[in-house]
Amino acid sequence: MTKTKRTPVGEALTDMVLDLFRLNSLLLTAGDRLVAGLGLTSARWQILGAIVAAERAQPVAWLARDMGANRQNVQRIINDLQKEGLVAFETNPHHRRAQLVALTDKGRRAFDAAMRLQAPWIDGLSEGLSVKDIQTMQRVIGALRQKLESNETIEAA
Amino acid sequence: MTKTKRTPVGEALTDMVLDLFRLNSLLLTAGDRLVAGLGLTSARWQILGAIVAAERAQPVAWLARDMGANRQNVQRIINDLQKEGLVAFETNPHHRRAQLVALTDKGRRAFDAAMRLQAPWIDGLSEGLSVKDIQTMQRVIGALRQKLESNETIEAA
DNA sequence: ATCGAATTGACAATATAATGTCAATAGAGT
DNA sequence: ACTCTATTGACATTATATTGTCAATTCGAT
Repeated sequence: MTKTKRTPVGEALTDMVLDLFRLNSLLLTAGDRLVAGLGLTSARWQILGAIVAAERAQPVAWLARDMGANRQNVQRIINDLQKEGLVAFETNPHHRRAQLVALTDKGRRAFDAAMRLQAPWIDGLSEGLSVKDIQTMQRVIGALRQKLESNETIEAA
Repeated sequence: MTKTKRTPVGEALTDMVLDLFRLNSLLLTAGDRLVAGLGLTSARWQILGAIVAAERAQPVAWLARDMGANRQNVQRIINDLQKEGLVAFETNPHHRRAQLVALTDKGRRAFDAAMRLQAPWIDGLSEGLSVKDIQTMQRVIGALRQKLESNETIEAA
């Protein structure tokens, strides 16, 4: 049959990961719906968030690395955002080609508006959950991320 | 600033979700690498899994619904899998057009091989984690899924 | 200064995913 | 039998994401 021997934790983790994929996709589509009216998508929102989180303007490639996303896709979306005036490029004193990406006022407003929509939505979603459980979950996620990020190239050989 | 009022649980959940996105993408790429040698991808693997889980042959649209994925994409991948002989279509006694999808021996072998690769990999990944924490996480995921799935169309109006 | 490795943006090519439309079909209700 | 509605597969179109290549540039080592 499909049974292969696994440790008990391995079993539990296997089951959990499958559920996690579903949750991830549900969250993304919910996010898309939430901010669609602002001309945003989950992907665009996430990139605006990365720019905000950075606090200092960064080149595209750095943002992409911070997000664990691929460079070219972030570049494409940021180019779109720039055409729509949500972000602007600033000249980089340290690098002639790698321009710095900064939020425009319009971009900041769009991001703030998204966060204002997010607040009641996430509050509703969190009803009935305990902070403690969520933090446990976050701790597990963190541990898994760390392992996966360090193993990065192990199987690639 | 970016601060908008949220409940404490809402705060925690917000942070957690961001980490979760990263973990999801790390798991997918790790999965791709893991089964690449078998001619599989994470997406193909997941679909084979859905077919196995169903136990009875089902039409494509049902599999897609079970997976929470969109119909056409599942159709495309299943067509690919069929061309490569991993799945086969069976005539559906109840519906002339909606053929049933079943694993071929080759498909079963590929899936089993994937699961054999998965076992040591997931065991390694789970080292140092507690079954209890993982189950807590799975419980939270389940609660969130349920909310998101029931709200499905609330914002869509 | 000069070399070489690494990073970057641009672009092309491809792969993957999503959306909309259509006719065929099936099943429920009458 | 008949009609109405929902589901299905097929197809076309568009959107999104990935991969590879290139020359320009930066930076570290020497």
